[in-house]
Amino acid sequence: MKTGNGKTGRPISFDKDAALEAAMLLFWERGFEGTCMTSLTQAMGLNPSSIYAAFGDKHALFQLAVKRYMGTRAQYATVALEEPTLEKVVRALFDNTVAFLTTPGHPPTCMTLAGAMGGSVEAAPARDLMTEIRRQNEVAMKERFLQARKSGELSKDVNVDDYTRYLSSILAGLSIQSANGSTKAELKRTAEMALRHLGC
Amino acid sequence: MKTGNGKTGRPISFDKDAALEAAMLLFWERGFEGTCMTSLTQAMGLNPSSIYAAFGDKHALFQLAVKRYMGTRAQYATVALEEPTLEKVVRALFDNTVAFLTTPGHPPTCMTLAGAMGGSVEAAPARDLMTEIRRQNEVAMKERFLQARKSGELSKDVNVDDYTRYLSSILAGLSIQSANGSTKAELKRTAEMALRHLGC
DNA sequence: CTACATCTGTAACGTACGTTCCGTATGTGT
DNA sequence: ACACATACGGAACGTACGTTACAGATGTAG
Repeated sequence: MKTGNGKTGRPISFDKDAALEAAMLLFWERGFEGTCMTSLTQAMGLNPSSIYAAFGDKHALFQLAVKRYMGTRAQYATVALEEPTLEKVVRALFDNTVAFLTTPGHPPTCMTLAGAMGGSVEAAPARDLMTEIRRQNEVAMKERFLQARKSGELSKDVNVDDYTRYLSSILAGLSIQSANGSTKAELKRTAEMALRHLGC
Repeated sequence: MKTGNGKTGRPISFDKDAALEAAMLLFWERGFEGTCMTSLTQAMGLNPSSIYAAFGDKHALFQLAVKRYMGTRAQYATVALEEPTLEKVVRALFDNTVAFLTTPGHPPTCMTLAGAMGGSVEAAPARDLMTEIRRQNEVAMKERFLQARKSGELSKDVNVDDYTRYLSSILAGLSIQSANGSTKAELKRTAEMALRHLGC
């Protein structure tokens, strides 16, 4: 359970980051319940004992994989919110999302959607984690929009909660479109139509 | 495998429709892979042999459950497309979707989204079926919009494929919102904001 | 009433799951 | 060099999965 403190004993013989990356990609593709430990051992190139010693059980490994996903691949959303103006923020949200969804080398949809919608009671913790992350993403968007409201970029007539949910919906919808097999060009045109209707 | 022709032998002793309805609700909530046969036997009130004799294996049962879902609960979409004018069609799509998602007695999201995103290779047929249904829904929408284009209700400047994907995205996004735990009032306001931006 | 066809209930099948055990290998501290 | 601490590799664990086998129940046809 507790991996070594690095002071004594035999040191780890594998790249922990690379192993976690492999686990993340597999969870991303198949979701928590669709990914079995046997597949993980193969993808990570490790024996079960090494995985359990380094990362804990399947639930803990999933959490770590999701954390890694949020800290790396999913940063496009955080980055978009740092744009200086509201219009640039919204444009970046759509552009980055389309770029993200169509990046080769990983599944064509959000891990938070493919990872655990539905599932048995055993998978409930994973599903709840995905839901919480989706809600946290909305909170981050809302805070940026509140800032735009204060700076006068977003009209006071607009309900910020509604605006946030609306944008979040379209972005989630793009991810579903991508999962359906839409091409990069199609996603781009869909995003452009959304931007046009948003007045950007 | 093949259930009786009704002429001879012991007749079935249960309500086939009610059993399939129970199976559909369970698949809807937990997805294909998250639903085990043991849970199905309990929810349907049947023994394994009765299920296999009446509906076939798990994959076949899932297909029948999805078919039932499309023919009953998911009819709100088909109905919306039958509205006389484009504006009424679009309004009905959003209103019916919100009403559907917030109807008590079933999970707060689309079966086609919760049923099988991701999953192991074993669940691939179920996932492909869900994807195909989502695409068929878009085809039905597109045909209705093409009709509106011919009647002059939809500007010829609008690319019908893009318009369809855009609306489909927002509607899918609403389903994700609902899965996130949004209330009926919140979904309504989100839908209204979408309609406003669409110029309806 | 008898022969036959089908459904029902239970137990069992083989497999795959997540997880743990344990003998061995490989490092550090003295 | 030696004791110790940890990691590795692989086999094994108990459980749950989807599915099937089979004996008994219950109907229809003649």
